[in-house]
Amino acid sequence: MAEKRRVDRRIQRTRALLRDALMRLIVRKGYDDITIQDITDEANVARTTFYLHFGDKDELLFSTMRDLYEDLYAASGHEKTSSWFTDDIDDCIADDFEHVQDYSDFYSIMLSERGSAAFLTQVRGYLAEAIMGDMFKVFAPTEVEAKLPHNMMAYAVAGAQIGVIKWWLDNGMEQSPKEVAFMLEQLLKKGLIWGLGADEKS
Amino acid sequence: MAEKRRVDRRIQRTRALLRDALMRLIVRKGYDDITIQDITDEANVARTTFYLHFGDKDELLFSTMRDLYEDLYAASGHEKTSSWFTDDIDDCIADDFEHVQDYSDFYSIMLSERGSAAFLTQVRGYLAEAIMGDMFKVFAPTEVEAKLPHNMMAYAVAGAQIGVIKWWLDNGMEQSPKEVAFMLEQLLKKGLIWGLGADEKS
DNA sequence: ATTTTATTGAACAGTGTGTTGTATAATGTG
DNA sequence: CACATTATACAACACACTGTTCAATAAAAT
Repeated sequence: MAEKRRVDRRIQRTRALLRDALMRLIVRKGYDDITIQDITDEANVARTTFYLHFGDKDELLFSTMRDLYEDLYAASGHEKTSSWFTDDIDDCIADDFEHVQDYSDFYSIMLSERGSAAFLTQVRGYLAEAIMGDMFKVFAPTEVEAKLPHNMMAYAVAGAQIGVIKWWLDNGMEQSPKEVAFMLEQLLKKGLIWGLGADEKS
Repeated sequence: MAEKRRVDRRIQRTRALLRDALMRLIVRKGYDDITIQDITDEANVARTTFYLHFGDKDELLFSTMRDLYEDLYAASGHEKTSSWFTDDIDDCIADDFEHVQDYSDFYSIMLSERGSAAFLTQVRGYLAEAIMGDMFKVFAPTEVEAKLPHNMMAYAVAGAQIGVIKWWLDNGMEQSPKEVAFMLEQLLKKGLIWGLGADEKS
């Protein structure tokens, strides 16, 4: 372990300041309206310093997203056994919704008209990839039987999940993460199983 | 009919020029990178003139979207009988996919990281509303039996549809509009019928 | 303790913004 | 057709943000 050379403390500190400043500003005024001046002012950092670390606002956003999803991945744990295709499916998705709940201010803006297209595209891609992984984990050798392309189903499910997150956030998050996860699962599972050709086995 | 007072030809012409310029520029360089200067240059219109009609880039985009969806609505026709909950469901959705095909250059960019968050949010909202309309049209008085909130299902379906459009565009549109529509239908219909509590009737 | 390097603050030209005022030209109307 | 209306063009403006350079300073690594 610890193969990477340790990163200068000043770098870590500056990047963290910029990341936190960005997230505060997103909630306060939406992504588009944020200038690099805003970020460096909010972070109490010289504007020149920003350019030592990131080329533009989007680069900082992507870096921020990586931090955020390392968090999520660490929390939900490597030893995750649940997935879209096991009986405890809702445990798996519930982790996602809990994460959204933790950062609900952030996601409320980022999934609104004041958010970022790049962000949405990245998130959809992440989700779709994860869902594809689940599909192959469970039905690895059964590709031939599938009635719909794995890719297509993954994007549909990812889109649906984002749609439900949007609905949940816009309607006061009246359900618990587990409940929304269960609702999403109920709506999609039958179609998914069919699409995978898994209803004909077992 | 013809109740509205006719709009000055110059206004119609200018707005059309700006709209077309915007759509060309979106394909050429993505939404974010477009400046108002770009638009007016491309449209051969004075920059001051832009501000006579729109407050900012987003206003022009929204106006452009209205034009676009008037088009779609006119094409698919008022007398549309098919919907998400009739047997010819795929006719209904196929219209959407045909529209996407007609403007595939435009949508390829707008649904990518070079698109616009406001656009995506609007489209999802439109779709969800239309889907809700379909649900109430067919199962008007059965709200009580529904196992999932209509709102929630509408947003899930809208998200899934956008996800599939994204997948379709990114993978060379190898299927016909009707085929993709049918695929999406197959994936979602069972869950939807169940969610509406409609599987217990009939 | 010394070297290395991240940060600062000032300055710079370049670009886009949103607005104002006057002149011009196209349009609608009687 | 002639007239009044009004949309557009053009130039000029102050303002804000950008992205870069440079010398000076401060902090970290070793």
